Amino acid sequence: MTSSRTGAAGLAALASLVADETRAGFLLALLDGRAWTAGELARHAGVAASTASEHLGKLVAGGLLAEERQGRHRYVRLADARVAQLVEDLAAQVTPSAAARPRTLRAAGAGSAMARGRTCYDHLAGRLGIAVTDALTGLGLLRQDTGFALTDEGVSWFEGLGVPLVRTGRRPLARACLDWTERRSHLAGVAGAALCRHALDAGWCVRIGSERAVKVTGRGERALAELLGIQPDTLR
Amino acid sequence: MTSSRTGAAGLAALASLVADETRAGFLLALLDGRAWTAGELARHAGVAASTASEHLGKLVAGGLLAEERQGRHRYVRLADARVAQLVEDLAAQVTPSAAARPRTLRAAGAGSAMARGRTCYDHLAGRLGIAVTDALTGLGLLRQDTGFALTDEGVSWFEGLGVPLVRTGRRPLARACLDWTERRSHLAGVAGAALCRHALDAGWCVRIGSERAVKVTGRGERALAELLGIQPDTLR
DNA sequence: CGCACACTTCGGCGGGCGCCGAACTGTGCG
DNA sequence: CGCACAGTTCGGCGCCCGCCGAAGTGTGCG
Repeated sequence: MTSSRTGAAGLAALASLVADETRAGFLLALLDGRAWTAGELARHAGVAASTASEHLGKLVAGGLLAEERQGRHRYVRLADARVAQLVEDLAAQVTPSAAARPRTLRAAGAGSAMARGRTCYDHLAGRLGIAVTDALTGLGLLRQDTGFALTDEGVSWFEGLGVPLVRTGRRPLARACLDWTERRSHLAGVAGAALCRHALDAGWCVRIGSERAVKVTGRGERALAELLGIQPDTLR
Repeated sequence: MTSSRTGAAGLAALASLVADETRAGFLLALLDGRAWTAGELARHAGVAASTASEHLGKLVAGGLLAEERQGRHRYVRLADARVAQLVEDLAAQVTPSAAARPRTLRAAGAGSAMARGRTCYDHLAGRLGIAVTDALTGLGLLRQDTGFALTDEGVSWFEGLGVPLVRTGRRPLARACLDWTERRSHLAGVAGAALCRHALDAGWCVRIGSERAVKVTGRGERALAELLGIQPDTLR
């Protein structure tokens, strides 16, 4: 009983960090995988700098964020891929109900860039992420029927792309991440991150503004069609 | 911005449900996969019945719990496997730090039954869960090197056991679930649930008390040794 | 029926927490 | 230097929320 009590206290403490709208907004913003300054986050959330500072202190103390001080700036980012996954999972749990379709076309337009393509911390999501995942599966590079794992051919494919996959720590080579716009799993893990990095490096897609949305370039359309047989229409 | 705001509000609202120690205790208790009455949970958490009632109302309204009324009893259970996974993931995130080893031998003894073997909602965890997962992997029935998926031989093995695996909805056949005592992944998903159910049905293990802990029986030791080559010592 | 019991509703209390502005620290720049 | 600016600390305000006990509802049982 005592041990379950302390377990409950810890669980509640962790959830408390996310249970505030301002802090939740910070975490969602940081899902782009980059480091933000305290001031940027404060403006993004519409709170005073002092308020943001206190929130960041809690999130760092709670192990959800990592910080890096540079001069008079305090940069923060999600602590690691595991925290990012947790935030994604929580967000995915919410949106099914909050997925109430936007009423106005304007609002629909605002969300549709995110729906077309975005990053999930360090891998691709949205229609773009799903298209890539489906293509890999169709080509026999990824198995989804009995779990979620690359095939040996899949590992070779990444090597052929010039992006060898190296396991780091406990992170799996391939992992399923639930997509909150498509309601299906897309590729995460080491392979998902490697592919996303390569896509950005090679100019297959570029970030839009300061949000998580990405846009597929003409070069990207050609590369995805050639390498994975993805029809450009799929991505629009 | 507006859309990210509402996303943050939803995320915070979900986390708020878990951010209370009493409600967190309910969720952890319900991780045994069974239905509890409101009164049982109230006593378990040490709060008044009226307090528990209010908490249950929120958890049900938030979609985390499903309820079933029978006469004057209100039975609640976790809404589905997805919620169970979320709670497990959150709990796993906490315990690495809270894994501070218990000081007294008495406390160590209390926790060790859970560490030896327990259920995680509907599949096996603890040393028992890890041993089974490792054995399946060693026999080539489960692949963990490139993700987490059963092999074709693995699917056949379950059929041979008399437990055919049927996919229901989106739930994957095999999924990795992070074990908070062993700090490694064990088998979850349809296969994990089927194996756990079979283990309980066939008397390989029995539940201890009203908690999640399970104990491997003599019959279970023989079956696990014969079918998977698991040494009984591994489980003690 | 009428009692026992599980659960719910309500009012009220108290503590915790998020918010801000003002004052302070520390960094960069001219 | 001295100013501008990022971030922090602090005090105080107000609200939200979890808690309880008392009263109310509905079910089962003798």
